[in-house]
Amino acid sequence: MDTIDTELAARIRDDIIHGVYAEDERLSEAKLCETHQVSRTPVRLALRRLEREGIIQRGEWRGYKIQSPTISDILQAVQVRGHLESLAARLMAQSPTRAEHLPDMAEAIRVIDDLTSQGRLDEDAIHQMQAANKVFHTTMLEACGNEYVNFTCQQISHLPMLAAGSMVFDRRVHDSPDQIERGIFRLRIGNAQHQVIYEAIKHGDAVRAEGMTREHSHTMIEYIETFEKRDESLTVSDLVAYSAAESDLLKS
Amino acid sequence: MDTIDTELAARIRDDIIHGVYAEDERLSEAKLCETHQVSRTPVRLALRRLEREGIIQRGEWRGYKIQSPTISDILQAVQVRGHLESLAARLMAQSPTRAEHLPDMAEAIRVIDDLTSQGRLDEDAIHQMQAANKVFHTTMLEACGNEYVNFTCQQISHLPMLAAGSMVFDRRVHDSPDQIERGIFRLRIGNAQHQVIYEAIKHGDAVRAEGMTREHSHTMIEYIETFEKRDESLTVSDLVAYSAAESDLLKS
DNA sequence: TCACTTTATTTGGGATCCCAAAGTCAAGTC
DNA sequence: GACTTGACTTTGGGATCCCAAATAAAGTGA
Repeated sequence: MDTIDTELAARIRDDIIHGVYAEDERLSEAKLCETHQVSRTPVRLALRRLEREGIIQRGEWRGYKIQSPTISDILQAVQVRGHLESLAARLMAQSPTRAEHLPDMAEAIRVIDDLTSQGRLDEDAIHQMQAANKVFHTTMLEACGNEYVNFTCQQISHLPMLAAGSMVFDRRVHDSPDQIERGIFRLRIGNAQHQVIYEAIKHGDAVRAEGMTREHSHTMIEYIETFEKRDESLTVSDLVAYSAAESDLLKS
Repeated sequence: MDTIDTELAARIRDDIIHGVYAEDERLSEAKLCETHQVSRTPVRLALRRLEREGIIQRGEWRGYKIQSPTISDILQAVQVRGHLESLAARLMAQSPTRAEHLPDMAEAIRVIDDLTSQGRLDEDAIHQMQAANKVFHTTMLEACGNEYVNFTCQQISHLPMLAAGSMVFDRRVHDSPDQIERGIFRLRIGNAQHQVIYEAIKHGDAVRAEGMTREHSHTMIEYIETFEKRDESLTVSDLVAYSAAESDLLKS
């Protein structure tokens, strides 16, 4: 069953990432109990988890220091994740049972291709593409034959942008047809990379699968960096808002 | 400060890995309180951690199922770690500040070279070589410029053989000069790989650094597999005993 | 003897409390 | 005004308890 401490960890993490706390502010158990109207037991459990994730640091008898992830942290973690996914791609390409999973990946590619071909970049299209992207990436992680690749990805998936299938969208693409076209184009590039990965895996070309998966994640890193260059005061919260990862923005 | 729950998690994990519990046995908070003479609070905290590590699985209101890591799990995790280290090697090779860290790596290589040149494989020599190996690997992880490589490695370092610098030793090498020579030879091979990695990093050859680091971890995987082939009833506990990772065996 | 019901026990989630450690603040001294 | 000291407050570690949920055991009737 879902316990209070698990959900609480998610809420506190979200608050930290969205800058609810000041940089020098320290968390305390009592404060969190009051804020979230729970007792200290689930708060303690949640804080241990966040400590393990590296986004708070426990002082001795003196509350918790916040270490909110930075854009740099996210870029580094995305690089690590991409590298892990490249291992998954290589292993899947070498797997004798890979054919079983190719249809799911092919379908995901088709969904994104259909939507981008129609020039759609509305919220519903974004939602569908993100779901398809998630299927593509999680299939690879789960079908590569090494459970610890997926397990290790999960250990860092608490960070923004690190959830399976996270995609970055420039939310301003709605402003003008020119920007919409650029957004669609970028998605098509990404999906073309999906296609190459798929073909490489299908044909057992491990080197190509690995290389293109690595390139695929690098594309995301470069895109995040363009946001950063354009807006030097870009925060993680901003980036999360840009992201199509399952978020409150999408839910609203 | 060290808390009871952190140490308790380590002890329970150790007990699980060493087969103290039967396969079908379930852990309960009350039992662990009794066994370790502590209250439920630190037990609960420790169990949450072990659950996150994947070696126990929480039932709803019904104790915890043990999922002791298998040899296969370890091989998979070592592969993941090796892949992460190959990223660290590549990044370090590309880092403009890499020269600062080369002396530590060179010294580690020298220590292992000296000891193997002397044909030493006694406990003290093993201890020194393991410490040097740890320096070599942790330097690379810490100096690669991406903190999440190290962070991610740490997330799986609870598994046997996944601690930084873990080395596998065939403890029977003490039996005969022939076996000692084979053990020494294998260590020299590994250290020769260290040398290649070092040179590649020194000269900024990222591809070579990455490739050899990957090969280096593969060597360890193959070695573990030789144990497995030789002894089909090999357990994780056996493997830990073979390992030179910091363990009770070495301390005794 | 078997199926069903009832009762007892086990179990974890969470609330609450005690205690020691660390920091803050006010009062006193030089 | 600076420094010291003691009292007070804050804080987390851990112990203990209550409660609901799940399982096991005992009792009952056909």
